[in-house]
Amino acid sequence: MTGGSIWVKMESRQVSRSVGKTNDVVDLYAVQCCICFKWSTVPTKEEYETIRQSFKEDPWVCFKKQGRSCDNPGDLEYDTSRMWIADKPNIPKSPPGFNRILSRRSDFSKFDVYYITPTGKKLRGPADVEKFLQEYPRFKDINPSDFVFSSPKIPKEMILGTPAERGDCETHSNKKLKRS
DNA sequence: GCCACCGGTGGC
DNA sequence: GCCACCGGTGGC
Repeated sequence: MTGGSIWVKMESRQVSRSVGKTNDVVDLYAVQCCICFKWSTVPTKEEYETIRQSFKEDPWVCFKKQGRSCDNPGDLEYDTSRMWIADKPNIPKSPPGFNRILSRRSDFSKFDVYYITPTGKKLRGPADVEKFLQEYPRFKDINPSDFVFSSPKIPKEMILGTPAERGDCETHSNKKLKRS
């Protein structure tokens, strides 16, 4: 199975952060079965990153979830009630204690990726990573390539707030999106 | 002074 | 043309 035909997806929603400000938080992780295209939720970010890191070689299938097969209904269906982001496959797991964050631009144009370190510092790119790993010898064994700053794309229908054209969906993910 | 946020651009 | 990366800065 080659990568790219099925994407790991995650969901975010807008929450009020302070007066006049909003921020997206990912509140649900989901993966799509490469056989039946149904969605399974993934309970934790940790587990999600584990699936994601080898998604191309080892795509998701329903029976990986205990007691589940493609004959069962999925956990949820894709819709525009929340924002779905097609994540990139095969991103290394965040090093222990580091937290990979997606920050959406207010114009919905793109996400910025950054990592929060165990010390609370924010790393915005490879230059920050290198500086940080040098500054703290206890992290010197961490491979800088474990930090990946490439950002997921925001699906067009999420920007416009309108249903995706079927052609778009198939172009991007080789599947049909079910809409209720 | 910090940092969240955005714009620009170099490399592909 | 895209996008990963980084510089700049406005608002606090």
